[in-house]
Amino acid sequence: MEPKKAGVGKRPGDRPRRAGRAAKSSRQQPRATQADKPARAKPAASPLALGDLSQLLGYSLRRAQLWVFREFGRQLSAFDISPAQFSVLCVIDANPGVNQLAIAQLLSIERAGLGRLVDHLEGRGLVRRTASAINRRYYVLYLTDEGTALLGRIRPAAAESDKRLAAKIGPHAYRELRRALSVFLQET
Amino acid sequence: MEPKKAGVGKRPGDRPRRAGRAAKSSRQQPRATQADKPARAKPAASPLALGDLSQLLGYSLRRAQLWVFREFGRQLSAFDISPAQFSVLCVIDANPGVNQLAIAQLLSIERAGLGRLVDHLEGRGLVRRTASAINRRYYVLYLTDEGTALLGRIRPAAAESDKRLAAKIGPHAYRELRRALSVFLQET
DNA sequence: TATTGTTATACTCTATAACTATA
DNA sequence: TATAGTTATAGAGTATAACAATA
Repeated sequence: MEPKKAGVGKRPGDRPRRAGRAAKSSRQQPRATQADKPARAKPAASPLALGDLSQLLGYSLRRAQLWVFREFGRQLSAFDISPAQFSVLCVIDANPGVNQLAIAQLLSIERAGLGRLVDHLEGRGLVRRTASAINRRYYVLYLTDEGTALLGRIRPAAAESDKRLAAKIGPHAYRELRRALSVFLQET
Repeated sequence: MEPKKAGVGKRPGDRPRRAGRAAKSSRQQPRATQADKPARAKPAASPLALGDLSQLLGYSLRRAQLWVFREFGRQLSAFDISPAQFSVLCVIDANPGVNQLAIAQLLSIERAGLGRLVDHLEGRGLVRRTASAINRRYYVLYLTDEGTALLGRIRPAAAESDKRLAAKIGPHAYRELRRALSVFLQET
């Protein structure tokens, strides 16, 4: 939060650049010998091209997901909750008494990280952790009344976020997208 | 890489849990008073439900993107390159002489992070950084011959990754997806 | 004064390994 | 021996602020 001291700043100027700070890769070519080619340098003031990326569906997916998370995060910020925390609340709500490992597997996240996440939710009084009477290795998770109430207030925000996505890409594309991506919901 | 010492391990058992290590949230309720409800605890051996998440397109998008990145990362691991590094190589290839700020804006990543990323690519001899003769604040970036060659070898791997996505969701859904997501390519 | 690129810093995720208690 | 949960740790990625050089 409080920056102590700042960098010293370097610029493209005359002095040669060092390699990356990690120096995990060697640098072979001496810099000066080939620094004399900017004659054909076009400063790219014209619209930039994405190159192969524009043909790669994975890249479109990534951009779309970033947009959605930014939008959704904006909605969630009023509740001081992250998308990941929201997803865990949803799963506990839909499966009262679920244990942590089952959540981790369903959401494809790591046990270790999930433990800390649930720590946080429990600390905020949204989730109740109970030792299972049947198998004492398990925690058994429930939403508290406060957790249920919060989820109820978040639900409209989540729906609103989805609506903005639909507005951005159009209702037809939205329906197609939902159908095309449904595969990723019903498996590991 | 080398773990010094490991955790001490805790279990759901009898002793009360502490709050999260950060303790940024208080814990109000005493644990023992409400630990007596596991009578109706169903250990959730039945298939779990995603709850609201299954209706949230943003979640499907996230899962799809994770799948694609895992797949693509597997392809790229042979070249010791990350998806982010690959995207920068693509942009430099498509726009020789581009500067770093333009790349950062096009890909929606931060200048600071991009600097280190380019450091790494330059250290590996894939990218050449030249001070612009026109505006000495600029770096002017080109692929080296080695960078061009590497990109040429990666291209089929990227195409293969896309093909696997098409195989997973089906060719029709693939085409719909491409159309539905094209919006996210042509803007900031 | 604004812009490009840098460094430093902090925070969040993620991934892995080791450990305890339980089964 | 295997499993649920934990801790410690390291590595990425991200975000921000301050700085030098240049415009």
